[in-house]
Amino acid sequence: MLIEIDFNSDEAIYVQLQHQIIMGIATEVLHEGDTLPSVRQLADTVGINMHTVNKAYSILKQQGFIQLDRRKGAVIAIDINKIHAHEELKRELRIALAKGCCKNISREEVHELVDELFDEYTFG
Amino acid sequence: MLIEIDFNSDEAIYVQLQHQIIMGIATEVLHEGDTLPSVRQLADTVGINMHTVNKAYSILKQQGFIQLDRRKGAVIAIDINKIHAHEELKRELRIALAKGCCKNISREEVHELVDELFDEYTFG
DNA sequence: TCTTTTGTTATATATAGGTTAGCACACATA
DNA sequence: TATGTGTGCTAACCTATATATAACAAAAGA
Repeated sequence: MLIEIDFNSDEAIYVQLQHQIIMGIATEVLHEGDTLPSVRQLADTVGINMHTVNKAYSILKQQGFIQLDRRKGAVIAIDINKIHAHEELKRELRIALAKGCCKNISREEVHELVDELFDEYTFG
Repeated sequence: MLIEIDFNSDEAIYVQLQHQIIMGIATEVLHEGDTLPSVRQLADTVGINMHTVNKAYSILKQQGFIQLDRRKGAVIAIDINKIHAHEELKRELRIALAKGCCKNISREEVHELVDELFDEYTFG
């Protein structure tokens, strides 16, 4: 899987890594059991420090998207804690939708947007 | 409008201020034309520095939620740039929904969540 | 066995962001 | 005139981010 970092972005590098890997899983470019490059390999190919990759991997592990194995490296392994995920999504949506609501974005427009985004993901 | 800051939160104080004011507008606690406390007043009542409040106000002004007037203070004045707001919402939703999608949260569940959140806002 | 690679941990350094403080200015209001 | 306003500036402090370098134990392969 191709990973690209925008060094001019205001998003931290380790956050960009997280997002791209999560998008890879959602769009089924990455499947359960697939392996990601080792922290050193990915750091080399992308041109960043090992610890930055390690930080991204550690958070993805803690969030239940991958498992880290000294033998196999980083393996996609989704641990589904639906209650927690639902609460987190609600928390993230609350302020985003409020902002849109202030800007006169209607409930229907948001529903269309959700459908449009879900169509980007191959499962769901 | 009552503003409360969680000093133990990992969210920056000026971000908490932004969010609470935006939520105030969305829930119609704050209306167009209402005035917010001056940077010094709000800083005093909340117990934070003037510049922290000023940073929150400046960003809210730049995002088109308030206008700053030396005479009247900070006034709720929503500048609706719907195209920009739509793009921003889409950008914010993309990663949040992808994360939920990986956790087996269905399209229907997201629609329900959107309705649930929109019901919190009195207009929309 | 020996070597290499793995994730992990530790320390040090440099840069950027967040928060506070104090000061100053131009303007508005009373 | 006196006070409060937004705004700008500098300085200090702490944390977060990213880098560099080094070392470790566990596992893999030769």
